[in-house]
Amino acid sequence: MKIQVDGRKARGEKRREELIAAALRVIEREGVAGVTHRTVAAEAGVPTTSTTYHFSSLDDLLVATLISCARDMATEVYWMIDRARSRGSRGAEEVAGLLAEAIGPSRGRTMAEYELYLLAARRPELRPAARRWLDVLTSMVRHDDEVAFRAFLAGIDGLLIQGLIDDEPPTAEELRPIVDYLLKPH
Amino acid sequence: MKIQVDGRKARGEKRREELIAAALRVIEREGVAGVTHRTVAAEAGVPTTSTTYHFSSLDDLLVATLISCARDMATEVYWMIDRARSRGSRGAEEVAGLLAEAIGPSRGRTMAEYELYLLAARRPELRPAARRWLDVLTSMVRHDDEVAFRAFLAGIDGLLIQGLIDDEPPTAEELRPIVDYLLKPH
DNA sequence: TAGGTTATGGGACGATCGTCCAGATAGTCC
DNA sequence: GGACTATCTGGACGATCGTCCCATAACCTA
Repeated sequence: MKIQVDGRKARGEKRREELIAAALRVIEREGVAGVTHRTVAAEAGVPTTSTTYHFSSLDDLLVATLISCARDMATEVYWMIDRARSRGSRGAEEVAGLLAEAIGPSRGRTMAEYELYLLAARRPELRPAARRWLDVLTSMVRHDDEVAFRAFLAGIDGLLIQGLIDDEPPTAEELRPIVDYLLKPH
Repeated sequence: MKIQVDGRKARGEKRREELIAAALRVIEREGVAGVTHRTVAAEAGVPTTSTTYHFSSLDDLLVATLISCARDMATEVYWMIDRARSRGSRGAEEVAGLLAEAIGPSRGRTMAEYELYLLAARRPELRPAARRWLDVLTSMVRHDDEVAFRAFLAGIDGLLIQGLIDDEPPTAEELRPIVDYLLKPH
């Protein structure tokens, strides 16, 4: 394992990440249907052929983008739990806040996440990436009641996706009692 | 309101419905990305221009198809509730069975339903159609505890979409305790 | 400095796309 | 039967697509 020193490769890797970031912006704005070599390149402000050089195919770019998006979301979940723990909280408030953020300011990113879900439904190789944030929650949270935990996880996904098709997305305050209900031991 | 007698219009309406059915099969097999005038026409065994005649645009065809699919699903939910009532059941078994069917044999249709969800997330005019089965449940079921009901609805959606990205989709027996948990008053 | 390697970018190719058009066909109404 | 209307269909147009090719520039190694 050698540390990255080659300036060419360094620039290349940087552009590759810029292309992924640009592709994510395109997905947030127009959905996966709007992702083409040209739209992504234009979004990144680079020539069209740049995307074909750094990704062996358009599908490669799409998959890399969605996986990157999922990783970021899993990281957020990780820190949310960490934050809840440091406060000694049971997490309901943190979860409700994260949900409100996901269907509000980060709405585009959340839609991208569910585009990944749908892609993963048809392509098994994408499923580990799609389940990533679920795995993070599962591994970090102690759950003695398996059924209650499964219900909680399902509830989170349902609140998110239903929040995306609501005309007026619920706020953290409105979500709070439902999350509380899902977390309450019974 | 006049009864349909014109043979031409009758044939036209029939073909229109055949095109919607063909489009749904294409969506089930390849997703919305696979829907083009030509693929749908080929699936229906009609010339390409037939789709452009009966639908003012490809988007029209796509929307009509997804709305039709959502209506069918809402109807299924309706009869599920009716079935549960006639048995005097609280519905857990019926719900679990419907979920298992949705992520098993009717997997393609369920994926189509969530493609509609994603489209509706970006286009408000599609949201009523996407929420249709939610509305059926809401209007038919008596729910004294609003929070519990919201949690139940979210749980259903979560179980469905997570079932789509499971490597081995859960069976009705495995879903049953979770549905039970979500329905249990507490 | 010479030679090899990697990234960049302009241009082009064939394929496929949505949509339109004009003629043909079939059903309706007087 | 003739005028009218709705449906059907083959063919075509321009636009856009993914991808490839090749010359150039930047960088590293020896």
